Amino acid sequence: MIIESPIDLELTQLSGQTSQPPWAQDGGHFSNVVLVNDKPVVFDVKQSGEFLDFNFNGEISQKEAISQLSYIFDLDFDLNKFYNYLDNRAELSDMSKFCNGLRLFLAPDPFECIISSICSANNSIKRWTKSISDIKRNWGNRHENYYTFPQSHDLAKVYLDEEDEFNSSDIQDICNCNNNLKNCGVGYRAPYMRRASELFAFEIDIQDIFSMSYDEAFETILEVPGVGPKVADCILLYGFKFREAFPSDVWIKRIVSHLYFDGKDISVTKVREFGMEEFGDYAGYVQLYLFHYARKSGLMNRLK
DNA sequence: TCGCAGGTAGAAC
DNA sequence: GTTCTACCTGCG
Repeated sequence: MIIESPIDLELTQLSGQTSQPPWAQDGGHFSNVVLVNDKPVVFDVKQSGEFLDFNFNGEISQKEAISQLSYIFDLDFDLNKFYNYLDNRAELSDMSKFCNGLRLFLAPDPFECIISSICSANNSIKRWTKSISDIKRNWGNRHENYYTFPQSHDLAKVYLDEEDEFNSSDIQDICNCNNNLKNCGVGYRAPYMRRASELFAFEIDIQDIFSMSYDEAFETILEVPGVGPKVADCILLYGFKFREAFPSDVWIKRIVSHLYFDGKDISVTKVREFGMEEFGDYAGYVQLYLFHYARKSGLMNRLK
């Protein structure tokens, strides 16, 4: 079944967006389990021409499947209109040809996105994706060969490290303590991740964030341990589809300084304000495109 | 071997 | 209010 909306699936999957790790890849197929109305559905998607071709296995209708995939791959976003916008701006006119078909890879589970984004802070793509996969395998539910991400109340209960596990369980040898967050390679982020889980298990209703204004959502999510401005914007963009977010890290800062400020070093805070002001509802997409343009065009190497 | 990279928290200014 | 430093781990 084909959804007739242009996308480059591989580019979108492998672009390192912090919503979630890429889906399992087999040839040109990408697959994963997604909870739809709390029921597990296994999706298998592949590229077909410029469109997305999919199969699914689960108790939902075809219409619901299309709706879910359209959300995850942001297929309702008008790429051609966006390319027209890019092409009309001198600084951005190269972007569309380097990143053609790149779309947001949105998290079907905003809680997974929150934990993934906390894990991605001050980390490499390779390391945080491995950590998230470990967390899913340890505490998620298995469906076929895939694992769901644990719910907030489940992750709120896990041990932080070997010592925590040894002290709180009846394991006799600390060497056998490997059912803990630190063992997933998250390092010092373990307590942030567990406290964030507690927050969403017991204090904040995650669904409320969808109905907030961007500013209100930003302030709310900033209160979560391990979440600063960069991670907050990633969460709002990839987890809650606030396209006006402009996640600004050192790379975006370097790229924006180069393209818009004649190479003059601008603070990350200013870059974020500039991006939101300059790009409005396209801020999230411009950020995504800037990063991959810089990567692919070789600009990133020159800015190091 | 060891230095480096990368956001946040908390302390220091 | 802004700036500095420690934090953990994998990689080169």
